[in-house]
Amino acid sequence: MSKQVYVPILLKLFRQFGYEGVTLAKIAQATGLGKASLYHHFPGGKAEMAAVALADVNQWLETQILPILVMDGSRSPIDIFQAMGEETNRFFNAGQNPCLWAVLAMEDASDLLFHGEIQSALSRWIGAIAQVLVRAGVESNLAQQRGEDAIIAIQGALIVSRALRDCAPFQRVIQQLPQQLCQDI
Amino acid sequence: MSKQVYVPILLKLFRQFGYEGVTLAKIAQATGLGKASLYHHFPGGKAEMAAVALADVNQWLETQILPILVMDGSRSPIDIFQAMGEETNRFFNAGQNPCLWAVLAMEDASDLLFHGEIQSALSRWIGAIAQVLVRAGVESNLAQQRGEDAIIAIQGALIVSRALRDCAPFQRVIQQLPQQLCQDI
DNA sequence: GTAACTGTACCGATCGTTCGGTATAATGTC
DNA sequence: GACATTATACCGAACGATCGGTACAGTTAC
Repeated sequence: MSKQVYVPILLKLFRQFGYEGVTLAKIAQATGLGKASLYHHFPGGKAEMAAVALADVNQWLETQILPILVMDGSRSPIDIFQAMGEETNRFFNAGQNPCLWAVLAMEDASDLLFHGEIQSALSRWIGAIAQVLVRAGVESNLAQQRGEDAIIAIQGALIVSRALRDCAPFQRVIQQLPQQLCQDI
Repeated sequence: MSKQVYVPILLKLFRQFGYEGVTLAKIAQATGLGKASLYHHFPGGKAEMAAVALADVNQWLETQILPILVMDGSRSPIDIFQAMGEETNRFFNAGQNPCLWAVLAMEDASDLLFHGEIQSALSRWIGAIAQVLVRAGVESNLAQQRGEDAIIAIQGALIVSRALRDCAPFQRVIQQLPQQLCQDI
């Protein structure tokens, strides 16, 4: 079977348990593959498996989120951010899925391996949001701040929703995001 | 030596590496104790060591944060929230320290052990913020929302600052928190 | 036939934990 | 004061289990 099939399974495992929390035994059970098969598909071992999961998230950003934002044209900023919110809500399963970036960034061990990718992914997202606002006439520094605030709100809402066992905070943050970003323009 | 001495060390380790990421070897090295000696002070093993670290954070909330908020008197809400921000900034070392609540809530394993404590701690903080706003005349539901937003902003800023390797977002969030909470009152 | 794939058995290392025991200081007994 | 007893603090060594990873002989698919 193509190794692509296993990427969503790996993603689910790593964002649920973190890098250190995922064991090859768990991966073997979740994929139905033996350890030998896992090493056939992913010669780099656990690190490579986490890397493809992370790459999958980064590809989601590149293909599903950034096009919404950089797509110039007739859409109003508020529409753009609403579309971004809907896709984000879908991706995080209404706030029930942890964010792999956050999970990996929290762990000091995996952090060393992946922090560059995580850093650049977040920067790109923030920058793309800021770009929309700049196009709408917002001053550059303020636009960058609001981009940061948006990602901060998303990440914080994921944590609070998880800790409180209640997705309502995430839902509300996503819903209020467009107005928040577009205030005074 | 009194077992109290080891609590800050345990807190530092668990918030840095998470529950699964902390090993008894690391604890032994950080405390200078042998592994066997750790079981003298903490018969419950690793789970008890994490529990005392978590209890220390909860005690910080009870003794350093909640008194600022529930202390009725002459202080204006904006002063109260600024004092809360300063203490929060100090506790998280200007955004360089991860939040133990977030770290433990992220991990599925430790989550089962500690989620009740984490949930109630966050609820108490949110509720105390809301209470300040209600006393200042804010409608109850809106006050609760803003309390949630404050904790969301703090948690999100900690993650983004960590992922970007730059404490500026956390600094800015803490600084803007009082105005944000007190808008329109 | 050959190349892709997998099951089994294994490796050294490390995991959390426990055992048996040693200092040291406080406490009780006469 | 002298001696036995107890409590506290600590440690080296080892436990069974599991960790990530490997070697290799099949087995499958074309």
